[in-house]
Amino acid sequence: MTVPTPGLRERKKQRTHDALIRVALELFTTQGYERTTVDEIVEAVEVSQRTFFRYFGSKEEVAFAVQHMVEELFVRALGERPPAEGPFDALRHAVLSSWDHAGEAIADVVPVELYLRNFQMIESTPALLAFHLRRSAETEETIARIIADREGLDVDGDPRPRIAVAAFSGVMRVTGQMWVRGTDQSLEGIRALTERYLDHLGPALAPHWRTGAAGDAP
Amino acid sequence: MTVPTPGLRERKKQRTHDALIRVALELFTTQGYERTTVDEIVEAVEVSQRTFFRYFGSKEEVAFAVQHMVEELFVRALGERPPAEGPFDALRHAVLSSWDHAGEAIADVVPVELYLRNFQMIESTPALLAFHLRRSAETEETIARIIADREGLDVDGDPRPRIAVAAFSGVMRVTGQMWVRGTDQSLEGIRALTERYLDHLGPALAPHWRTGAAGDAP
DNA sequence: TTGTCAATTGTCAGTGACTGACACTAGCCT
DNA sequence: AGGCTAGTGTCAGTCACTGACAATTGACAA
Repeated sequence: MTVPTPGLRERKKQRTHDALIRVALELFTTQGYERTTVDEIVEAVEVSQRTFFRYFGSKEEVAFAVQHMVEELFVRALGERPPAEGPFDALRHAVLSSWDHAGEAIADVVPVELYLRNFQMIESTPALLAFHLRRSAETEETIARIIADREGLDVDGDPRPRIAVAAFSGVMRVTGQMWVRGTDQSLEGIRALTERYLDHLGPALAPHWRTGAAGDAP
Repeated sequence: MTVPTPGLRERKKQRTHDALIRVALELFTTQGYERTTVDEIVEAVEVSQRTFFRYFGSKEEVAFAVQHMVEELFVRALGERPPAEGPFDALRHAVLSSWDHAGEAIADVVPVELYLRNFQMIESTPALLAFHLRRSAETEETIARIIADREGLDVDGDPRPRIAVAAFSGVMRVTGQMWVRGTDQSLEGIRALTERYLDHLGPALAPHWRTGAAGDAP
């Protein structure tokens, strides 16, 4: 376990780290990502630019610090799903349960409202969206391995883990996308949308869509 | 329709444009993307750096010039699918048919072998992968609209077009990924892999995977 | 053919993200 | 107290990219 008091040096580091995130998100969401320079951030936190780049590998990375945490929450939730559950159910229940706990986890670092604004910004900033999608692709690989393990399969021998995860992640991406465009921008909102969209996956892959399922505005 | 001989000015532009692509891909695939500077490219083509950035918005963009063409091939193929075909079948047949015509289309601009090496490079270069995924996301939106039109639906009223396309694109991404990692790096190879992986999508979403489908190494 | 117009290109100066090298400061530990 | 070292600042430099303006060169009419 971790030491109760990690020493002054560690605490100072943590403070600088968190301050950089908070200030960066604040500036990003008010002025826009591109119109915010790293120099502005470090000036507000009173550290050198060099220090910023020792904490974060790039300007993009600081924008994803909180998002990263939320994703880890999901991966952990997936790991805790009962082995009897089928692959897709495990994925489904893992997201839903991670949304349940995301609120508190986020609030520990930044105001939830700031996180939500940040999420919107990611979707509408090309450079951040690209970064986000690449990171998601990496996470997909992790998830596919977990699913393969659950089923006692080899990720490189059976394509189903990667395929199932790719389809699942695709729907999750659309969910996030529609969520930021919709009106109910709350954590409950995305939870509901997640369930609704996952329910649509099966029918959407059916040979034809003759059954009317309209009226599903985001 | 276009004039048979578009004038000296136009031809010169086309030559510079194509030369930049060819030289860039050649340098990228031999030295690596990051280790190639824009200055090296423009020096080899004997134009100024400013000119490069008038043709391509970024260093990444030049790496996707050919890829972009192949994607347009797919979108066109989808548009030509018979309306009676169900959404997923239309998508499936459109990719397969576009792979059939991709070879010639590519050869018109660069050697196919150079294109294939370039594709591999994209998958293994973080900055390019990010760019690629973002562009793919944009293409998905286009495709979703086409599907919605085919079915007489409103993309913003019914989530199925975006969901189906997201799942489909996810599988296509995995296909490309596995293809570059595998041994059969030919256009026939990716065609075969496409069919195989799409066939796995349904089973992969089933409640459980008790049926053995191993031995499917990429 | 020549002169004019407009499209292309080049030059220059600058911004902003990022990196390596090295000196410096300040917790930590004996 | 004093040495060790993790963390920080400074500096100089690279590279992608951009706006402004000057120079060039096809296109096209007189």
